[in-house]
Amino acid sequence: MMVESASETIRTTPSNQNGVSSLSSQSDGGGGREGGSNGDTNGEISPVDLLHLQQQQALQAARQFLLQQASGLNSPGGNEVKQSPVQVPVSMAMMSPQMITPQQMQQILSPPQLQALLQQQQALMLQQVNTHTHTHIHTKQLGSKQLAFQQQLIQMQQLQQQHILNLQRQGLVPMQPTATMQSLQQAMCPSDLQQLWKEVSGVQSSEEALKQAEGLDLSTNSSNSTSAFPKAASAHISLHSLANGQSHTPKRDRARLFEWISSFTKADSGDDHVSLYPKGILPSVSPHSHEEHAGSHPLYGHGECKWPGCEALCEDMGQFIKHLNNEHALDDRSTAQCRVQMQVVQQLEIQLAKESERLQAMMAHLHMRPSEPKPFNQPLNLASSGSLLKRDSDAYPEGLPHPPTSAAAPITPLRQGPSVISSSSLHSHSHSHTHGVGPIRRRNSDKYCTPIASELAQNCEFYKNADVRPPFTYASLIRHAILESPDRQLTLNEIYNWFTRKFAYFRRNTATWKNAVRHNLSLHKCFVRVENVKGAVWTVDEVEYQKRRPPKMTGSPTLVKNMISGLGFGSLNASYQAALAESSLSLLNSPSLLTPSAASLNMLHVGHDDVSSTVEQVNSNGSCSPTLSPQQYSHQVHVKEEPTELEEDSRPVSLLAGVTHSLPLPSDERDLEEDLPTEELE
DNA sequence: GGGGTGGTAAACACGC
DNA sequence: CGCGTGTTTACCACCC
Repeated sequence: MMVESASETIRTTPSNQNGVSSLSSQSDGGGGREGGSNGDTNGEISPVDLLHLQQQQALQAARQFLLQQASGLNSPGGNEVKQSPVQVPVSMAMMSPQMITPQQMQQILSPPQLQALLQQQQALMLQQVNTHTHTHIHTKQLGSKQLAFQQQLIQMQQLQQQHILNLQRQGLVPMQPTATMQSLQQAMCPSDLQQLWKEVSGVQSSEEALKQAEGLDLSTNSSNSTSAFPKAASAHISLHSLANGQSHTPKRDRARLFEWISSFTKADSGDDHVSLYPKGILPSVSPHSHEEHAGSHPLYGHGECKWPGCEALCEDMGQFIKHLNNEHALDDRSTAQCRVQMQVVQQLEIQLAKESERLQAMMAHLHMRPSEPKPFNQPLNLASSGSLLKRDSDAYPEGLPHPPTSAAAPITPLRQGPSVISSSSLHSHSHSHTHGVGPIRRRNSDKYCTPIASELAQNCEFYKNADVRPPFTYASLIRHAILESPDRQLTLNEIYNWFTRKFAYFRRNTATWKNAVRHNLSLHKCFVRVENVKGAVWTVDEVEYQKRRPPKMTGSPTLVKNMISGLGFGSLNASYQAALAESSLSLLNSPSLLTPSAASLNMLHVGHDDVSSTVEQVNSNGSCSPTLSPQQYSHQVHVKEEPTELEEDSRPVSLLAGVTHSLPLPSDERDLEEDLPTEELE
């Protein structure tokens, strides 16, 4: 393209180096700080709404995890896995406006923190919503639509999360031992679940338990009779038997209970405890799950038993196992609890399907590409089709920014593969399958609009623990790894280590991806090999990297802009709005919006990744993001033979100062600006 | 259909 | 010779 001037030798100060961790800490801190004080929500939003939103918030994470885990369950071995790679939900932040990353929720934050964070964020969101409705009348119509849309998305997320959490409880979905219980409680919000479980444990009548179990998620949808799930009979029976079972379970019911329980397959995970897995949903025997089972247990975390309603303290795994075998053996109560859990899951699935439908209708109405109603299948049905999402983007018009990822999730035909909700699928025309292996394919998102930095940061913990393929290209990952390093240079081995350290997925199939890494390093001009004292290191030529990017972004910022303006950023100029588009979601989550005083904090947190990706703002057509700071460039162009050009962008950051503080604009996100009036090219 | 891009596989070279 | 590192080619798939 026409950006060929000459401006190499841009020496940079390897100053930054705390990317992912800092970002994750951001949300972490934010969540913990703001704590449950969400009383500042104005009167327009009822507590019920808050509660509801909170639940929705939680669900999102659940769904992703669920889908991933579910797909994982279907792929027993490494080789199989290879054919059914799980494309991950890329940016939770992008997926939906008010989204919290699952990782953060479930892994980073402690249960209380999660609770607090959820509340706070919901409050924040609502506040923004109100702001929107009050101050931006010009976008009212679209805004309201979008608001409804967002809420729908959130609702979907909620369902998903609840679903996953429930699965985890059942032991169907192995996961980090922490926060499962609490997360679930959050998802169910008003501690319904906990109470339910206690009741199920024998304190209360089954009728009540049933009522609660059903009421949990059906509250928003009264008509679930159309559900594809034959919830009725067995479920009800189970609950009834459950109720009676505690004190005086009729023989018949007891028999039923055991019959039911026998429908499960006992899976010995290696420990001496017995895990129950529904037939056909046996836990993956991949090395990963084994590892997890070796040192942890889905029902054990934070030193206590996570069995629904239990919370017994166990000093160590051994004690827990003992406890599990003693207290939660295969008996009436445990069986009943499992049934209840099943019921809950089913209900959630039902509602998820419904909400999915609704969402689709909404999207169609909003002129997003009318796609055929694709019923949301059970996540567990995710068969390793071997192909990733196929052109998820098809569901969305080119001109419109893809709706929050989570939204698409339900819409995405699961039959297409485990990748399901990969956010990449949404806002990126994710490359679907390649050889059945879920390539990182995240082409567009990666190149045009997806902030790998922010996404990685936000989902750091997630990728670290979930054996899912990161939806980033190798090139972007390599680049990120290098830029994240103190010296902005890494040896091949260090890159390898980064991959394995950051992504559980890369802890296996090493031959494949390592080869890919080497291939990418050699192939892409943006990676420069530099002879070092201790050997060769790889650096990133940002200019070259940027060159790969098309001058324009995919999708029009229109919708996004509206969304943003609706959120109170209408005063920002178009480019800023566009830039914020992607981050609008995380934005909403940002405590700084709620408490401007915390803005600076945010800034700090965002710091690194922002910096590392700052460069991404410079693209071939020379458009630069206002937030870009030249000094932040750290590529070593000097190594490159061809004179690369780097548009000087001395634009004062102050321009964005106010915004920037509250709006972490991870590099890639700013790609959105590329299309916008940013006539500060030289 | 072609070009660009990305992922995977594989062959090969080179140095330790 | 084996291994790690790099390079290169080929093939496939997707998007524009």
